Amino acid sequence: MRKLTDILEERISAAMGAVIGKNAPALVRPAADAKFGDYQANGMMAAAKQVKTNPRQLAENVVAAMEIADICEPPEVAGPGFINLRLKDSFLAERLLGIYRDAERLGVDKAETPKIVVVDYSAPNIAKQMHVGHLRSTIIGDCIARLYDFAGHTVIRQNHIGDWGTQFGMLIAYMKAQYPHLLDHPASAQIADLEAFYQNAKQLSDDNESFAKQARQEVVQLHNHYPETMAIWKQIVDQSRQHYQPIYESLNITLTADDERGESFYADQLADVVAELKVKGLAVESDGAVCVFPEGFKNKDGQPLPFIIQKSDGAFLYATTDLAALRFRVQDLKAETVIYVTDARQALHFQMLFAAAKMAGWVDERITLEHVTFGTMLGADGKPFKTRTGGTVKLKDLLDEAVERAKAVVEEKNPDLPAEQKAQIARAVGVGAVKYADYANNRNSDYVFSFDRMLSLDGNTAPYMQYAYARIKSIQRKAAGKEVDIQNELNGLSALLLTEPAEKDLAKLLVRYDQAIAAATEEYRPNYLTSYLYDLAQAFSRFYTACPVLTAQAPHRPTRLLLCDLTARTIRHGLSELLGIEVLDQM
RNA sequence: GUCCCCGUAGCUCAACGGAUAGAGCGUUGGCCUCCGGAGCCAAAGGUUAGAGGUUCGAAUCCUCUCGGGGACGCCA
Repeated sequence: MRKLTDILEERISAAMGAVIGKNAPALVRPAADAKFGDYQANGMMAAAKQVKTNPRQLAENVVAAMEIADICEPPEVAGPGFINLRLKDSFLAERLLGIYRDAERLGVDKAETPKIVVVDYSAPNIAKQMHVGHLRSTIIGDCIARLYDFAGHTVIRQNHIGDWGTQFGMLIAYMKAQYPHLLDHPASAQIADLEAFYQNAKQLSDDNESFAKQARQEVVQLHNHYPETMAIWKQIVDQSRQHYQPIYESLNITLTADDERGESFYADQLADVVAELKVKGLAVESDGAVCVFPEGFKNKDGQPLPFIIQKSDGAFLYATTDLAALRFRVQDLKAETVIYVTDARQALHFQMLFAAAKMAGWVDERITLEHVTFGTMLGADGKPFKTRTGGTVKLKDLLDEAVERAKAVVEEKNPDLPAEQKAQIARAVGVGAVKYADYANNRNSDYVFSFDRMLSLDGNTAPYMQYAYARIKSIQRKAAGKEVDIQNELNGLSALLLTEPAEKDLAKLLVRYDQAIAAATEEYRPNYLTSYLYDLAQAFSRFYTACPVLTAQAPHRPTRLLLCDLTARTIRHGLSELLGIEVLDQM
């Protein structure tokens, strides 16, 4: 189904064209306040200014000229020249039935021009535990990937894992020492504690010169692809994956091992990247390092700022790897849009990366490059989120605690459920709360992390959303006991009876799901989606309080059953498909 | 020093250039013979850090000031 705002925009703009003799946007938006109706057209004031006429008069003329009687009640002109639109009950009903029939997509159209979209997110470091610093990239990136998937684009997820570099020398040397029979019995190696493994290797490397020397040799052998060294390296990567893949699973993240394209993948392309940039005259030597100087960037002395792609000792850097990756994504993956989800501190790096890639001619104006940034997670003290002792908070510990706290709540509210079900609810609520709290914030703001708030049963939280869903499911379960056959009442339903304000408010939100998704997708802003879902859940709660469903009189009941069904499906879709947060039939 | 992000109710946060800036928490007061009260209704609470400017219209765009965070040559 076409987006309602698009239809209204088109109809009103056409009328404006007829009245003023030139094109001007109608600027249709959901109404700022219910008393102004359901939608409003804001474009009259600007258009009137342009053609030097009275905006209210223009609005009146446009209202007279536009044809929307099939959608809206007679429009009203208000204030300085707003056109206020109120949906007809008949249109609303038709729209709801259309959404009901479109079980797959809930009436949300795909993008008109599907594109190949690369989304680069998560990027954990091999041989280190995932910590809270990885959380936002992982979940925001995953939501963006899901949104683009749903819009019908070809999404290529890229997990740019940190699986290469000099630190692997000491890791490989340490692995050899720990598991001397590794090559004969690869399965014998099990790194129980990644963090300890890394720390021990580093300690040894710092303290023991002969070990450090061996580590440096391993780096050389790694770069030269010695089979034995490569085998051990692969073991370390595989072992690390055993630690982070379960975290993706518990977070309900769509990344798989197939999406991994780490730094190692580009290792052999780096020399060529530098060579190509040199040949093109873009890379020059400066203080012994090879640099690109993109236009418009200055350092603290006002001198051109270098984008260093090769150190004076000959080693490559992450700038080089990122250039290789970008070239690969455009030339081999045929990406038309590349989205990087990393924290805001890397903004300058990506600006320079994009500029350099454009200078090299790898990226032209048909290709969209986006750096989707986000702020820092803060503790209750307003400082970056740390453990009490000042250490980094491991993601696993964070999620465990959230689930633990959720479990206590379930235990209190619903002690009689089977233990296994309580555990499952606790997982869905705990992990959902962590994710939802992140999504609900404007990603650019720093935000204060609080278990108490995110697990609160009131307010814009995962538990509130999950509760709204569970209540609908409860109604549907109870239907059978009251001899209400939902399928029978909904099948072949061809008209609705929307009488109560709470019914109409809920209906009007249900037909706006597409608009919320579009806004979230265009701006890479999951909080537009959570905010819509919260409005929807609230509207449902009001409806639930005001309008009995199962005991309603015959002409009302099918409509209310439909509203319940669509609300449940919309919440389920938004939460589960787009945000990766589980819904529960009972909690 | 230059650049980037942020500054909105007591607290945590919304607001896709539009009308009287919205939620939740907290505070105060209502609502359970009825589908899950993990709910609903209502009240109080604001010079959108400040000053200019652009615009028919600014929390939003521009300039400056103040405050917080961050980036700025061989880490990622």
